[in-house]
Amino acid sequence: MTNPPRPHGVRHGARGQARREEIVRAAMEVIAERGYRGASLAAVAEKVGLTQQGLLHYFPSKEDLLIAVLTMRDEWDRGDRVAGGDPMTVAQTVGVVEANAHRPAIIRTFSALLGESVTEDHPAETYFRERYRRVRREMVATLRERWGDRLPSGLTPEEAAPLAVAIMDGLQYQWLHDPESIDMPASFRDFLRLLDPASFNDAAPYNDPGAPDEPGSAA
Amino acid sequence: MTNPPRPHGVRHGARGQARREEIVRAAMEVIAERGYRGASLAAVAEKVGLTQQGLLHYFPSKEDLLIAVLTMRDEWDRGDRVAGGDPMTVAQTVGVVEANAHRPAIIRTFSALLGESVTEDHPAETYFRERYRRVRREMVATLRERWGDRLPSGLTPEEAAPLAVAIMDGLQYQWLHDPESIDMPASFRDFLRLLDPASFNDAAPYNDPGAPDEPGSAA
DNA sequence: ATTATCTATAGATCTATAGATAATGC
DNA sequence: ATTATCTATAGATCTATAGATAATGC
Repeated sequence: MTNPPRPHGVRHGARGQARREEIVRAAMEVIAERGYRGASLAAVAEKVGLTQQGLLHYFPSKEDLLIAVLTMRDEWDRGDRVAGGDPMTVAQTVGVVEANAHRPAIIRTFSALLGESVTEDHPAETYFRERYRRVRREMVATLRERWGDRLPSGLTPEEAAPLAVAIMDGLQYQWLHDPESIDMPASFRDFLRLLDPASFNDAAPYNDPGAPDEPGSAA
Repeated sequence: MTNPPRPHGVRHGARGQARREEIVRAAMEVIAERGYRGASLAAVAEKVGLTQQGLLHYFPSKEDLLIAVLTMRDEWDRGDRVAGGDPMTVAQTVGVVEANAHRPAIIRTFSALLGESVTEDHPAETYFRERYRRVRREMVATLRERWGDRLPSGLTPEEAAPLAVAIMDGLQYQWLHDPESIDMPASFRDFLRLLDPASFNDAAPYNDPGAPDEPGSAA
């Protein structure tokens, strides 16, 4: 196993790496509960059985801890995509939404961060701007791979991509506030019906009809 | 002029009412800058030339001030709707999005609050859950009024309403982070093209084609 | 030596209460 | 009398620094 890069100047062995990861997970929980500004290092420390000062040994400042949280999300994102660097298929985006519907805590963490990040000088501001650019770009590739330069509904992939991204974020807020009223995966599939109405004359589950075979995959 | 109801037990004359409104606007600015949890009463007070303790004369607690902010938004919402209680037309929803694109500070305030409100025991939690229910209900009425029980794309108004609401919220976050990259009204019109593809074979501005005559206006 | 963790503490905030004083309105 | 505003201050936090001590790893 090659050593992962060690940020922050402080060196940590395998033991320390595990501890760091434990701390990052605790931080995500506390952020889900109180947001980033509302999250105290003491609360995070308590979750992992450390004092606040003990925690600062691993992350020398609160912002360093936030950066680690965002970095962890980037790593998950990469995991979601096919290793080869191909864009996700449309069916895989549905899979992401379905997975999200089973991880409310994670969704809460990043929905809280997204909201805070529009305020002044928020340390996640740049992160979200760049993440959105990347996610829209990937969504364009996903849509173009599936439908070409013009979706059945008449939109271009460039027009539809910000809508698809907006739908995912927006549904999350409605769902977090009222899980009984909102079925995120079903609504996301409804949105896909809008992109390609002909393929869905009834509410059949989305399974990439007429798409080329998968895993080995793609046209 | 009938006296508006005076909440919070503390009485205020016309002079005091104006001061209260000034404070609420300052609070919205500070929330846009720092979120609710990050907003200090001292920062709000400074904007209106008061001490923090002077401000507490008008709003006896920070939460009371937040409630006033949310109440003000409810009043704007009511202003957006036609007096008669009819649902908004589709064209009017486009108008709301266009107006929003000119008030980034307000959008920032409520996007920050929405994000924070998914965290534990946030004082705006109930507000947003109920607001969403109402907004979805109104959107259903808007869509049904325009297209009946089945939209051209095949969705029911009940299926499309949460999507329309999600689009508005989601676009706001992308736009706040990257106004150069996102044209909110244009994207919202793109979404309407999805709801009724036949009406939009090119990217003409949305003007409710074929809609029944409207109150004062527009065929 | 390095890593992991603790106690002590400085220095900033923050909300809210208590109580004084000045100005306004019947 | 009521309203508007201030000074003083209690009581909680919070982040981060300093420096000690114990445990690990070469």
